[in-house]
Amino acid sequence: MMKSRFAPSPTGYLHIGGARTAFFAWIWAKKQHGKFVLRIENTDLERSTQASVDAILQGIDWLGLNYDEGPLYQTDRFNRYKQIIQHLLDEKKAYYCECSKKRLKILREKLTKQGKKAKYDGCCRDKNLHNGVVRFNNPKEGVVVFNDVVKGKISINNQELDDLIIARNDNTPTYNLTVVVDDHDMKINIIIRGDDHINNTPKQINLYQALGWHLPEFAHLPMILGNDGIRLSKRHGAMSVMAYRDAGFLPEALLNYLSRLGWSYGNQEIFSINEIVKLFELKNINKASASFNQDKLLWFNKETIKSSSVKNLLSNLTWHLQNQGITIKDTPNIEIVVRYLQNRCKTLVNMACELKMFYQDFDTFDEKLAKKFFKDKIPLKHLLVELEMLNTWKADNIKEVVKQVCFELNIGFGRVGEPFRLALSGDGNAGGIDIVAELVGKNKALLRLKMAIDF
RNA sequence: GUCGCCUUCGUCUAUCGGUUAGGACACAAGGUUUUCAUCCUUGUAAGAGGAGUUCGAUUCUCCUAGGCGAUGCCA
Repeated sequence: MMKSRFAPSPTGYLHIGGARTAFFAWIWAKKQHGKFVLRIENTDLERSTQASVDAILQGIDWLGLNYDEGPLYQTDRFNRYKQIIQHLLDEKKAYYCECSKKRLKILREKLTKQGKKAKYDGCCRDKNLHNGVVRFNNPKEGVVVFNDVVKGKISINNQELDDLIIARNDNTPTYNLTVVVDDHDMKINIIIRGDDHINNTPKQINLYQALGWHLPEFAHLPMILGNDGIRLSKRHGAMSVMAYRDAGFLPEALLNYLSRLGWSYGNQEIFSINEIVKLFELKNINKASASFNQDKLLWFNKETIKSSSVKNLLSNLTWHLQNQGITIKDTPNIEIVVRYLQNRCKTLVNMACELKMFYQDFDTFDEKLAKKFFKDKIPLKHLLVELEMLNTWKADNIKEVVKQVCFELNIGFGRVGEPFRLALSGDGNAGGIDIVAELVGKNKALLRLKMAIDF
């Protein structure tokens, strides 16, 4: 059984980079018919918060990345870590260290000054102490080599590695220890994570070996950089995935875009989630980091909206309608309106805005446009008279009436159509007037025409 | 500083030694259209630099430069 995991630390919301990592791990599990585990890495009691846990869960949920196990919390497993740490101590594969932070700081500075790798000097290694932090007794010689699924062969000399701390002064375990224990205990056999973890991997491999455990596979994903070329992180320019919902993006569009940051399948750009799962290969992931580009994401969103089912749009639209305080009525039929709007809206925020005119009345017109289009009221007056007499309120018939007015006044379509559009919409932001007028309905259309004439 | 990873149009990418280096976003020009938007057509634009291997290198090797990451009692 293949098993992957996403293991965020709850020190902030779920951002774009984390979302892509989660997505790729999720895809791989789906593709292999394996399991996807969500684990919250909250051993740093000072920085972890429940609010962050909630935010991450909300983000994962909105993206639709369902997990088969979890959320598992590391804080629930402290006894297990303690047991492993004791085991390592007993085996002399770990030792207590009482060096002060001050001494360590001075040591680091000294080594850096000498142009050497800043690492612990092993001062307490053979002192047989019983207090302080616990350090892993990392092998002093040899090379750690592993075959990364996306990066290929990576090797790091053990001399570069530190006797890393695996338990803090207060006995709480640290990241490198807990990851290894958890991934082993949870039977994770492929670790998909950001390549900022490459440097941790040899340390973890040494821990696996010290514990006599089988190694999982490693797949390190390239980072996502911001427009400025600097890595996207909580501290730098990374938007919460929920901010993308708020901005009117569809989760499938975000995911499609994220998949294309690093992964490719020939020249294809647009994929359904199922297609990605079917076609995805870790081997086809680029090794280099990618820059996040808002414009392209917007294009994906536009395309996704266009090809989305009305049902899906509607369910994603609900939040936006509430957010903008729009109440849908029975007429016009919301499905028809959405079907009409889906070809012209790039975001759901945009769609909700354009949807307003069909369900909500207004009492004024866009000043600038009114000045331009309501200057001459004659076309509107003619329109009103003709439309009042129109019995069959259908787009085709309405169009005929507009044409008729143009003919009567001997003016172009635009001279009638533009004022009409502004009269109907209030802000001039609408598509073809015939279909819009039909959807708005005869009563309201005539009312708005009168309002425009009096404006 | 040290170590690791990376390097094709502005951006995302294709290319599994031989291509007029392809596609997408953005941008520009033109067209359709009743504003906006959509849509269609066309165009501008790339292998970091230097050695080597080879009949031939974007592709393989090395060096340099640049970028990113790590160097935490963060993850």
